Amino acid sequence: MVKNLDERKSSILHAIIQEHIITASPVGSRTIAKKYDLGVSSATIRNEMADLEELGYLEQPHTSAGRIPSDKGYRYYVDILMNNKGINSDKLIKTLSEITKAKKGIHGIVSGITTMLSEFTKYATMITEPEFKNIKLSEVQLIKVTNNKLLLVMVTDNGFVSDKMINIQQDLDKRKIRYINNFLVNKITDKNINNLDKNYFDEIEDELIKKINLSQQLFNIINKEIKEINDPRDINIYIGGTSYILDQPEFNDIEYLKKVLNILDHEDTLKKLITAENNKEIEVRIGHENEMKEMQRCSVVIANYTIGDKAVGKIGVLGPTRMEYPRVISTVNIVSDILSKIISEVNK
Amino acid sequence: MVKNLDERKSSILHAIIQEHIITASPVGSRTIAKKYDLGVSSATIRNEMADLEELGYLEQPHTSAGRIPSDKGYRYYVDILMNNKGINSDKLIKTLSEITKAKKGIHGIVSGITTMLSEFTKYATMITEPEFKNIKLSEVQLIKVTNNKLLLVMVTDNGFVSDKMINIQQDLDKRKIRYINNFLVNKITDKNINNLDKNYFDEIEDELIKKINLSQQLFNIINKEIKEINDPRDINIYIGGTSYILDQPEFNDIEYLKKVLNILDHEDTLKKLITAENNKEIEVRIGHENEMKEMQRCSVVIANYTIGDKAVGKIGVLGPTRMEYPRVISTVNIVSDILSKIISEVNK
DNA sequence: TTTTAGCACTCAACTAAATAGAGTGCTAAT
DNA sequence: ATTAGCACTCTATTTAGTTGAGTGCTAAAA
Repeated sequence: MVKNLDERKSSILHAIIQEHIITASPVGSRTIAKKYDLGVSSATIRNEMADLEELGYLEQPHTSAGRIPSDKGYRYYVDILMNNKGINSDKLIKTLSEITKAKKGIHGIVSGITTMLSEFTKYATMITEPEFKNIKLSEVQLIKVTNNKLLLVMVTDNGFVSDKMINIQQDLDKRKIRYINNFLVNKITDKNINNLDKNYFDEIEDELIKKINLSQQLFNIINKEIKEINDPRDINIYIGGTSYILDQPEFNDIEYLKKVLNILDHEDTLKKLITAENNKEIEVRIGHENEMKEMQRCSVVIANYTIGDKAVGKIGVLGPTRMEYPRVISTVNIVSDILSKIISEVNK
Repeated sequence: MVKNLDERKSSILHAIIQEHIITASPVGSRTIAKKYDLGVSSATIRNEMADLEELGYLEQPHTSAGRIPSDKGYRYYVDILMNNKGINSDKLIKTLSEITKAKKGIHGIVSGITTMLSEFTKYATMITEPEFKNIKLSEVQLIKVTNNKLLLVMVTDNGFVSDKMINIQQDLDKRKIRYINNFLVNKITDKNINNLDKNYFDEIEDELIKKINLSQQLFNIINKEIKEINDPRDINIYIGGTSYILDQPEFNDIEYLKKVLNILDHEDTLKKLITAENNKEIEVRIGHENEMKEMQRCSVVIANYTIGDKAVGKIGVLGPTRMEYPRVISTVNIVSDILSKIISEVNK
């Protein structure tokens, strides 16, 4: 779809975008002629700019202003022009490994990395907690805590631990609990969690009730708990660096700023924003490529982080379309790699 | 310290503050004379306003403007004048109980209530997760997951569950693990968690090593995990409704807005902001009563929520000093009551 | 003595006009 | 095909002028 531009147009477009990313203002032909050594005069650049505008790569806020890149222009920049040389990753990697050491648990790690990512990119960042699919239970333990309280602990084969306090009316002695526990281990571990549905529980419950006296309540709770292990709605999103948004002049418009912050405020819209295909390593959504119209003056860079080759979570950076793509993309790449490693490690 | 004002000054101050809370603009004597039926002319009000300014309850942005309340004025309003009649709490209570039913776990409940509180108050809100002090371990379980992985589950006497995957190099058979487990149950349950320090662990470890062969690693991890149960730094803070901040004209100044959002962005400053005495039911910090100077154009309403009579977490609402104190205070009161009940319930 | 009408004065906020300057598009020369 | 030159455009900034809400003070009335 995107036709390649000839070399001179490319250089000029490249120069305009780089200049605009720095200054956040419309860029004029004279600036390009002076600052970038393209070997042609401002008049020539002027003609080329008119062409680039006609082709849709540039826009003119008004007749007597310079040009700014269009979404199409940025897209061309990201896909073709952009210098993909990474940032200096040493410091980033060092800082990340420090966080990982200091924090405990998935919550701590993910929230720490979210903050760190925003401090490195200077944009708002979002990271979802890892989500596990097609998993099996590897361990089930029913522990008596008090006379009418049981603790149910379930461990998935990728190391996720779920625990739930259960209040029981029925008085279950330790022997009975052990019996139920063994029964559960046989029936629900090592099976794909998706198959452990209401029907299956009804079945095995009948089976158990034939053998020992038991109120229904317990199995309902276990069933519900397993559903929740499997429920993507419960995935937390961490968000960091919202105050960096204000550094960008495109958000000086308070009304617009409010719309954007409002999206970040609500889990549902935030999840929609950070949606991306699982099989892509990194996805850059520029301006109107975003579904939500409030986001169409923004760009989002989203990467998956993985366990093995399965995507388990998303890393996102949100900024104006005039974003420093090369820096953000390489940072996001590094962070998603490291997070993949960390989560895989925790999961071992 | 605060001397009571005579009745007329009180009414005038009351009227000015109410008017200012609505309009967000300086209030003039004529407005008060017309809108509030105080039975005196604007000239009299003018004289009284000059007095109130001299006494420090009002300020004048510039000579030819009306008056705005000072922090001292708001303080007088909150302590003495304010009509404390609550909001209509039915809808609030209903919504809260719905959240509680729909959400699982402390994370879900606290984050849901944070969002709800911001939607009811229309200000930014913060709620800390419950923090448990002076607790005992009521249950310890060491579960073999795979050959070189143990799951350590500890339950505190108030129902908090901690779990930790432990990678072990040493090969421990089930019997040994059961032995260690029993040993631990004897040594660390039913003891104040504060006493389970490094020294104590070194001691009991020596004792155990005399009986069975064991690498040090395991006890270090348990020790660390217990420290973390006890570590207030790990308490999460949930924050909601940041976009409501932009509704307030006092935050139209982008520079100031950035400072405030920056505080909300960082856990450390956020925790500092929401610090309040445990023994007070509700604390209102007006303008300069806030320690952080970036917050001195804001007010914060903070309540404790409790288990029994022990404060375990904070609920905070952040707005401009021109905050709708009566509405916020009564909402916060209700929410903290309900959250206390919910957390106590979860904890039973 | 207290209250109030009346009036001159103040000052931010708004409006309109003037000006500057960055940038374009076109033309004609190279 | 490129470029110097120039008229033209349009925003942004500055400046001056105007408005109006509100005050403080004074003198008369209650």
